[in-house]
Amino acid sequence: MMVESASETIRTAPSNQNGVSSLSSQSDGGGGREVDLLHLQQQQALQAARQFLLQQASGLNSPGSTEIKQSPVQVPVSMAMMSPQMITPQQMQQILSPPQLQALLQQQQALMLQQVKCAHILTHTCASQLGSKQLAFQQQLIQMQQLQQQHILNLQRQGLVPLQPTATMQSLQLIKETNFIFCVAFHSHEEHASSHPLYGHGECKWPGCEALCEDMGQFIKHLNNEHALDDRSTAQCRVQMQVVQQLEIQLAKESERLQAMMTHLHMRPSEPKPFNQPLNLASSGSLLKRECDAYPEGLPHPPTSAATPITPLRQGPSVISSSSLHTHSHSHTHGVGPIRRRNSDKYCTPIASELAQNCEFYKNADVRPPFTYASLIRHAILESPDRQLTLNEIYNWFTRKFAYFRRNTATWKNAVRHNLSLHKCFVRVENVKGAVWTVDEVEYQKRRPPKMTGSPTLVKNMISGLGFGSLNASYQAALAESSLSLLNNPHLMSPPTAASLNMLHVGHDDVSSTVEQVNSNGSCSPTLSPQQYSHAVHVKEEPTELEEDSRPVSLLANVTHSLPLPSDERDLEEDLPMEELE
DNA sequence: GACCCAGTAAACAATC
DNA sequence: TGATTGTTTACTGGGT
Repeated sequence: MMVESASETIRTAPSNQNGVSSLSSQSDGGGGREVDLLHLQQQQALQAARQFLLQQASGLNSPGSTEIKQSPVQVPVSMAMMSPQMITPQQMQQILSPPQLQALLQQQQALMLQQVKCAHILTHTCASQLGSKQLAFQQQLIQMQQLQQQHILNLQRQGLVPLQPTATMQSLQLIKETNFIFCVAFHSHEEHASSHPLYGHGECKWPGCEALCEDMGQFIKHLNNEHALDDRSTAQCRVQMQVVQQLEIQLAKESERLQAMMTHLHMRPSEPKPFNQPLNLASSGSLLKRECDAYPEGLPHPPTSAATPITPLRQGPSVISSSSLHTHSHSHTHGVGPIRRRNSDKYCTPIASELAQNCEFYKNADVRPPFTYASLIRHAILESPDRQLTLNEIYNWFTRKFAYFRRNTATWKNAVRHNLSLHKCFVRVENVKGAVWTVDEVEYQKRRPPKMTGSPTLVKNMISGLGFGSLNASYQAALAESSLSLLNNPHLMSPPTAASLNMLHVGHDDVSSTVEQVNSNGSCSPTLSPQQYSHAVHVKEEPTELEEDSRPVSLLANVTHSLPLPSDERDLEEDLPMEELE
């Protein structure tokens, strides 16, 4: 936009024919590239200015002056970019006729405005990524612009050019803003001086380079030597811009498609579309919750997180969202792809909150839930009043909760059975009604990676891994609020019993961990634990476990529910009442 | 590339 | 006898 208009201005310059300006117009990111291009433009403009001055000095000014007066555009734009450090006002007055001077200065002002705006945008978007060299250059650019501004003001004071208060003030204001932003960005850059977007894992990330650099100093040296401003680098930069542009076009298309898909899934065909605006997680979490709750029964609504990618912002896509609508490539036979992958399962999916917020959506839309079978089974079992289900009841839960599981029954039922047998955390218990399945929470926790205990870095990484890094503060606050509200709600929380402690025990990644003590009525479940059905006859044989613990697994489960936990583990719990699922 | 984990498919046995 | 349940193995693919 600004950049483009600036480049349009530059296009009027007769000397600008190497496509640099068009490059500039294409760019919208990558501060380093932009600065390099500006540098190119500047050098080019200065070169043209020198030629122009030579022409003027060689006596061409008198016949051509009328043309220049009639068409200010014919004043080379490069002239407008000339640094006052190079040409004094007195020299200008000697060289140019007053109309030429006036036209030149007007153009200079306009261009400067564009430049300042451009620099303004660049500092906004890319300053933190700029290398120190580029930052220095940009500062020089702004300095130069300030001098230009001063120069214009001098000329105006001398009555050489008419005053243009609006443009002048605008320029000054922008200069001020840019300087401020620059200062912030510069300091920010200093803080992150140890990193560079073109440097990672000990090698140069310049396209096609991959040169090994032991440290940042070596990399900087390499960068300056191998990727200095030359034709090759410029060409590579241009290619990269094309790549980025293509990706952005692709992203826009995909986002549009996603929006259309979501819009389609949100509503009944016969109804007017209530979701003509993409949901945005920039809205508060509580709002999202209200939106979820506000959906009429039977009317599917999208996963709140799934709406995230719709926004064209550069937010990190929500893991949940991407996986929610993700059909796996290796679902080769029956179209039943893996629900989700390990990472998202173990770190990223608060299943209870996701289900709570999107229950209607999953119930009605044929969208694969972004959870593993194990977590779903566990959730189903823990959601039940007795925290035990027969296989058939688990099946029913799947089909009841997810439209997706109303087809390909053989496949996913086999997977359910497979998971029940495979994972030690699922304990088969035979009671008078027959065999039921329960969850051994200890085993379930075992199969998870180390929790966020101790290391703040780890905690931070985990949170960012949750995709919450892409959420705004209000949403995170709302999540925290929902947790607190549950923990503080006497109706939802029992006194610190073993059960309630267990609520604090669970990993953050799967909020269903927190619901096992809360029955479907939304209150803390007074029901018996699986081990309280202690008349279990059959326990799944687990020789290895017995070797480890010398105790039956099923008897181990509830005993350890009351184990004390590091406080750190409790901090990140996300607790949602079970009623949200209904 | 090794390893782990999750999903899928399938064979098989036990049980209903 | 067929369906269901439960176990196990093998394979594939993604992620680390």
